[in-house]
Amino acid sequence: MQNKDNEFKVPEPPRLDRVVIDEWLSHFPELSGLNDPVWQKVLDSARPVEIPAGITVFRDGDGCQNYMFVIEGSVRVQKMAENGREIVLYRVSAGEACILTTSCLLSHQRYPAEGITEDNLRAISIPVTMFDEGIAGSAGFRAFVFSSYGRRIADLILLVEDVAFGRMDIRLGQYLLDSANDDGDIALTHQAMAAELGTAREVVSRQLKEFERRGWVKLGRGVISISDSAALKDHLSTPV
Amino acid sequence: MQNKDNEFKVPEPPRLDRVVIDEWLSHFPELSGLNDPVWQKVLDSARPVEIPAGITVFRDGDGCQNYMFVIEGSVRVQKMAENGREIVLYRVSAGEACILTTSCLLSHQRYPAEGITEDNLRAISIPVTMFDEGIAGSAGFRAFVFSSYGRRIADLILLVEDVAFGRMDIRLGQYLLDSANDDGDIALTHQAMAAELGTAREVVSRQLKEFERRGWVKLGRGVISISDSAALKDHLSTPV
DNA sequence: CACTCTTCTGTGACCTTGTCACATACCCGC
DNA sequence: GCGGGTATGTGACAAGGTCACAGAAGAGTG
Repeated sequence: MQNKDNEFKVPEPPRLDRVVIDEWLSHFPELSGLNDPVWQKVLDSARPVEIPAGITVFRDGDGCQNYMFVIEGSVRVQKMAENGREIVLYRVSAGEACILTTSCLLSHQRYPAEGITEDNLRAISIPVTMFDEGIAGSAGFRAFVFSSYGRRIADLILLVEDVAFGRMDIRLGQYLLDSANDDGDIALTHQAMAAELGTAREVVSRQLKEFERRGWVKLGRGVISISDSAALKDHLSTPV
Repeated sequence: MQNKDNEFKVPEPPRLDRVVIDEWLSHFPELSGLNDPVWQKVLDSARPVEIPAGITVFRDGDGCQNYMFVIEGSVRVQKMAENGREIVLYRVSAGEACILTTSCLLSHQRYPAEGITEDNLRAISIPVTMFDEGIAGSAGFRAFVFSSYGRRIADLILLVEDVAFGRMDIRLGQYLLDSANDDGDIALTHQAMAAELGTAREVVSRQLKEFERRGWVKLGRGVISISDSAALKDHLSTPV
């Protein structure tokens, strides 16, 4: 549409999206401090996305779509074996970006794992072309992206170490302590914990029973409550 | 030095380094095709490096130095457990870059693993600042770096899957087939193979003995020769 | 409440893998 | 051909994974 009445370009009012995105990003200092022009342009191309819990956002073997930046909620990234066993590789939580998507996109590979939303997810989606522009033009964004990569790779290496050399009782004990709420409860089935750790359900059941015999936890259907977290924690460093 | 006899700037002759680097890079189409000015500037800051075999180029817990691009030879990246067991995470081979270094550098983390040269290594080293400039200014270099990341992450995820769910006989058989030379020989000790696969030496010895009983391999001191690669390969898909 | 259906948990038997201890066997240099 | 270091073989046992199946705990229904 042409404008013959006025030589001056009236700046477009910001679209609703941009307002929402600025509001969402404001909670994350690492990126909200950025104000270089390229980063602003990237944000102008961004779109807010909301996805309910339990949705598979990408599948093993899929091609890739957009760069996603998680504002609230999380995506569980896991690998499934043919025999049904699973292992959780990592989670993309608030303030983080899905680097798997990026790396697939840019290396023309297929996803080597699958991602599932755990809570209702609020995220910001950036088209590939703008991701590329952002990397090229915004030092702050570049730093953020590479630091995301660094942490993920370090996480994956730790996971390899854990799976290859770690004892199951230690890994399970650690997981219980990490994921207990303030009351010391964990509302998960044995099956779900087995999938976290990449082992079989029976192994978790047996191990938990042993923890119960030692008086460290109490077992209920779908819930475990830690009754002696000190003793459990102690076991991690001095396994018997 | 000033030049008052001639208004025209005589282009400086390329330094020896640059000639060497161009020659080395010429073997790698993915990068040698690049001729944008930023990439040329990056190359001007590059330095050739040669490191003999068996040198630890970075240690678990170290801080980081330079971006390295491998021209010839390879770096074995591995993780060691306290009890002495090891596992090879991946190798950085000719035409690849050490992304661990990059990611450590840019995310201010320490190396989560160690790297050891396997053959005499010829590499190109780029200072961090120029790496950053290259990423910003050269689309080709950017594509190369992200595609390196993508492949590494995919490799690591496959490794997690293998270690968590894979059977030892399959993994060992696969390794033998992959690393045999044209005569079907593998010149490695059982200990070295155990370190590749992240298992114990005894497990490798037992498994190899079983392969020998089945007539698939012949065992010697420090060398295994595959005598029936078809049967071995067949076992990978139909384990009994 | 009684009954069914589904999901979750417990357990024994058995196999594979990892650990420990120690016995051989092989190669190299002298 | 004789040590000494390195590589391999093996038995016994512990830990973890697989299989089969038995109960137990909720959820829903009439």
